[in-house]
Order: sequence, then C-alpha cells, then structure tokens
Amino acid sequence: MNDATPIVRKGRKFDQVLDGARDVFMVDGFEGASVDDIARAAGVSKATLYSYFPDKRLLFMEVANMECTRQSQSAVDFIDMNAAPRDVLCQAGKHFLRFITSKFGQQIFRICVAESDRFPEIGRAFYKSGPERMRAVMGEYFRAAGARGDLKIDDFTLAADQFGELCKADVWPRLMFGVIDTVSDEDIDRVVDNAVKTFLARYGP
Amino acid sequence: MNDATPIVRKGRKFDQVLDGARDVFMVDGFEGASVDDIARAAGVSKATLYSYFPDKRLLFMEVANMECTRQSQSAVDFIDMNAAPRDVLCQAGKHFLRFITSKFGQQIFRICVAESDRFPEIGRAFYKSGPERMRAVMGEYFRAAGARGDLKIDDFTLAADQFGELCKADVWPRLMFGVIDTVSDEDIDRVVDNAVKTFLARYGP
DNA sequence: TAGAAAGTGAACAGATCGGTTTATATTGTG
DNA sequence: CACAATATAAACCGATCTGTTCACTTTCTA
Repeated sequence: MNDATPIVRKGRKFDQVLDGARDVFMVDGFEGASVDDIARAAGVSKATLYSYFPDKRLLFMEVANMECTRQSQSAVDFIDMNAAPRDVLCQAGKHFLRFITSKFGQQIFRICVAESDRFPEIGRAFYKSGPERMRAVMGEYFRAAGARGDLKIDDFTLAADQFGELCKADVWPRLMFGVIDTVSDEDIDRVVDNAVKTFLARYGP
Repeated sequence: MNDATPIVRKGRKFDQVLDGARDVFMVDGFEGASVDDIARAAGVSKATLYSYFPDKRLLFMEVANMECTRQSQSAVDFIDMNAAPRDVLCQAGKHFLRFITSKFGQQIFRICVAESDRFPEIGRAFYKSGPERMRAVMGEYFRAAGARGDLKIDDFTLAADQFGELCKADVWPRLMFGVIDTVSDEDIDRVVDNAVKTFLARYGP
C-alpha cells in the first residue's frame, strides 16, 4: 500500500494546485468549479493538474479535508481548562459563532451539506474534524468543571452539542439562507450571552 | 400585471410537470437534475414543459416554494395554545425533529442551503415559510403562556429559535453529514426531552 | 553540459445539458 | 365535422465540461 496507489503524491507544484483548487471551490462549489478555472487560478497547466490528481472529485476531497482540519484546530486549541464556566463558554461560543458566520465558514458548510450525499466521505470527514472535535474538547472541559463542582452535567456530549446549537440561534440560519448577509459584533454578543444563560440555567452549579 | 407576465400559468398538464419536477429535484438537487429527466418523470414532452415554465430555474423556484409552505403548514397548525409548556414543547419538538430528520426534510434543507447563494430567493423563501413560521407560532404561544405565568420569557423570538436549535442537538448534524443514516424514536425522544429540560430550566416558572 | 523529469499550451474527443424547432398527432369545442 | 388549441417525439444547436494527447519547453540533476 505504498507505491501501488496512484492516488496522490507530493511534487514541485502540488501545493500550488491545492491552493488554486481551494480558492475556486470555495467560491463556486464543487459542480460550479471548472477544472480549467482551477488550473488557471493555480497557475498550472491542466495536464499538470491531472498528473497530481486522478480526477476532480479526489482533488475536491483533498481540499475539503485539509480545510476542515485546519480550521477546527485553530478554533479549539485555546480553551483554558481551569477558567470559570461562564468565561469559557462565552469565549468559546463567540469564537465558534464568529467562525461559522464568516464567509469562509459559511461556504465550507454549504459545500459539505450539499455534496455529502453525492460524496459521503466529505460529510463524514467534515463532521469528524469539525463538530466532533468541538464536542470532544468541550466534553473534556465539562468533565473537569464537573469535578470541581462548577457544572452539573450527566451527558457530556449532548450538553456540548446543545451549547453549540444554542450559539446558532437566530443569526446563523438567517445568514445561511440569505435573509441577512452581515453579522454585527453586537448580535454575536447577544446570541452567545443568551446561549450561556440558557446553558447555565440547566447545568450551572 | 395580469396578462403581460409570461412567467407561469395553469393548464391541463401543469400539475403533472410540477410533480415530476419535485420528484427529480428532490433526488438529484438542482444542478444534478436534467430537464429531460424531469419531462420523462412527469410523463410530458420537453416542449410542453417549456410551454409552462420559461426556464429550469423558475421551475425549481416554483417547486421549492410549494414544498416549503406545504410542509411548514402541516408542522405548525396543531399547537394547543392552552396546554402546559412541557406538553406543548415535547409535542412540537418531536414533530419538528421528525420532519427535519425525514428523508424529505433533509433533502429540501440540503438543496436550499446549497443553492441559496446562486439563487438568493430560494433561501429567503425557505426561511420565510420554514423557520420564520415556526418562530411566529411558538412566539405566539410563549406570549400566551407568559401571560398565564407558565413561562418567563423576555425575547420571544430568540427563545423560539433556541428551542428549535436545541432540538437539533446531536442527532441532526450526524444525519446531515452522513455519520448515521437513520434516527430511532428513542433518539428523538431523548434529544427532545433534553431540549425541553434545558429550555424550561431557563424559561420555566 | 547532456539527458531525464516535469511542466506547458492547445487542440481534441466524447459526453451532457438547456433550450428551440418542426412536423405530426391528440384533444376539446362550436 | 371542422377548426383551433394543446401536446408529442425527435432532431438539432451551441455551449460547457471532464479528461486525454502530443509536440514542445523549462527545470533539475548527475
């Protein structure tokens, strides 16, 4: 399983291709993006592109996987495990909401939702590197906070999911469906503060 | 504005076209569906189809609008305004979650999310006939229950949104991204019961 | 510096798709 | 029955797209 797989490999222009592909896919989606456009954006000939990737679908998978893990890492690795729940939830919630309402966060969600029944691997990869990662980290914090008596939670993963969903209330769907196209900091503060309030009303000490 | 609009009209085979279009769009999405397939599924010639609808996009809009309003009406018009919060929330939540986790509910959400930046009208129409409708009805109930002292809510619409989002926790994203492909009644009960618990912990009497 | 490896540009094949046209057939109505 | 509206089937147009091929150039390396 090392040499016989003609799937992908690394070479001089590999990253160029990947970057161009990311840019075009993020603007046009999977179907909307043409390979010629990608090659042009990457500053690479189409023949070169096809020498790295066997087809468009595999190229898309590579891009999507890469972006998902890249984004989720930055969104999660800064939680202070010893801080008070109200502070941690506020900070994490705002970071989370800012990301999923960003142009980029919106688009990656859009593409994954749309394409995950044509390419089930896409959806699963996104879930694993996105929501599931958040779940794990939050669950870990909940356990620690529970041990200190700061929170009273029975089902850690469900609680983490509930908090994530609470942060989406009001503003995220309206953005997703084009009812609005900008989110103010005040909106983010308002929604997250309310999410924290509701969450702590149930799970607080 | 009555006769000069060459947009749509009603005729003998109008409903046939609409039904066929709905079936094909729901399986293949907008880009994936070909007009030839739709005409075949509708049992109608392509020329006939194009005599009713000027182009594919308008046909899709008509189908999407129709389905959104049809579904949201059935999902909302059965709330007992005088019942106790716990009962109303449980019932509404389960109805809601069952719908958005159904094959049909999933697909319409998928399409609207995917296509709502190419066709902003789609997203807005979906929001108006879906989430916004739910918001309005729940808000109305909250007001009534608040007047009776059964609930203490300051922001009705935000509370309604929070409840809707709480119902999605755990099971809906996993379904949406293909991590699972079936939802048991036990899962629905568990998630909704927990949503109600969290909601009432904050807004209960 | 010579030869191999990697990249280029452009054309090409094969296919699909949206939408139109045309000649013919079906249907409804006076 | 006759006439008009409506529907059909099939061919067709032009555009676009994925993926391949090929003759040629650039880049790396021994």
